[in-house]
Amino acid sequence: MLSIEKLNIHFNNFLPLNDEEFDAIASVFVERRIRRKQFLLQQGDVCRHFTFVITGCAKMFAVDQNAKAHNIQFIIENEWATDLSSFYSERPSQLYIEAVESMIVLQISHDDMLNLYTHYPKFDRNFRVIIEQKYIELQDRVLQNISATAEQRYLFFVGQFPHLANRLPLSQIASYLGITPEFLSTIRNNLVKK
Amino acid sequence: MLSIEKLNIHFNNFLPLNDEEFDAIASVFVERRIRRKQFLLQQGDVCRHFTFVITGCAKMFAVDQNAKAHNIQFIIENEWATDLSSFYSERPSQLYIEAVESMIVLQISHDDMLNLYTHYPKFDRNFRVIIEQKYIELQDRVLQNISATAEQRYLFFVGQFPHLANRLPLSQIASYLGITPEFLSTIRNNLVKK
DNA sequence: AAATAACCATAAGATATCTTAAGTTTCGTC
DNA sequence: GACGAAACTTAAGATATCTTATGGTTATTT
Repeated sequence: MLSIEKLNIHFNNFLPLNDEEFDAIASVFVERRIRRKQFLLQQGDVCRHFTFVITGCAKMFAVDQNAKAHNIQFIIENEWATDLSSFYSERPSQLYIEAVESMIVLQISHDDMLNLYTHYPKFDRNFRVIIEQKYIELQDRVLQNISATAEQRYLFFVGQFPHLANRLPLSQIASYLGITPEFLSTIRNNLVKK
Repeated sequence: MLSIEKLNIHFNNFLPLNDEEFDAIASVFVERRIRRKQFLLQQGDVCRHFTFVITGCAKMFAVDQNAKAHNIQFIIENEWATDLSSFYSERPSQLYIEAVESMIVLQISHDDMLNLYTHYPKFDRNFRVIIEQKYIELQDRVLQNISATAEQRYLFFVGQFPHLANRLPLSQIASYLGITPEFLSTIRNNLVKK
């Protein structure tokens, strides 16, 4: 299936696009192949694209003063990979987005995106709903972080993203959970014993 | 100033409303006064309103199996208080929203909100931008939670919300940070000594 | 297939944070 | 202004999590 058709199917979850709107996205989204360890965004660069993932997986992360990386989120098929803050402000990003598996993505430039919003109000609607759903997920993650133990957070992660739990190295999951890989290892060991 | 005018000014931060759109909100938003400790939403109830805060402050929190409350966010003047998940799904909420100071708010019902979206696309746009900004803030908070110590998170909170840090009891801030009030007390004590 | 690098497990000692408890201060209500 | 309730502080012992180190396993590259 063509990538642009997969994007169209994605929008069917919200307000489906008509022919004109489909043509509009078909003419501005560009397909790119990204190899493992390649960056979609690096700290200091302005995030100039909205990226839709067709296949593969990326991680978004920040690096602290001690050069330690912290995974903010994983982005997989049918999800959007963008640093909203940098994208809209057009200022340098504080974040990295890196492929943890080889990927096929569709990208739209900043200007084309604003044009879409202006000419086809449906995109305001669809992206409003998309980000509302992401907001709910993120709020749930915050609740976990302030209320649950590392073991509970790990179990929650595995329950929520069973596919991801297998595809990713443990160290990446540990970074996402906010714990050390060694501690995640002991947690898993304890779970087996139970 | 009339509450509805404050809401109109709020929208001026995004795409300002025209007369027709202003009349539309003026006819559907209802003002309510909420006393301290009164609930805007309780677990088990469906969240039936989108609430805009004119004055005062509320906390959104969840209660865990041990009956311990965890503050997910504070909501102050010019912010929106809603459980998006319950509001759109029309299913019982898992959350509470409670006034920590007496409040004046404007509320719009679920059906009126959907009508607004349908008849005036500008609201899709404006609420898309509003929630995108909230998403960025929340993502930053997640990064803090997975990468920073409790002391760093406290200092960040005070820097980000200096007004809130004074208005709220420490126990409420501790709950927001995901630590015990006793530990926050020692943290503050250590900071003074430094 | 060998060589190298990445990943995972385990454990000991260190640090951050929690729990419990008691005492003090501040706030809200009468 | 007095009283009871809520909020804050302090401290000791308990628990969760981190750091460092080491060895073994699995994946990637040559």
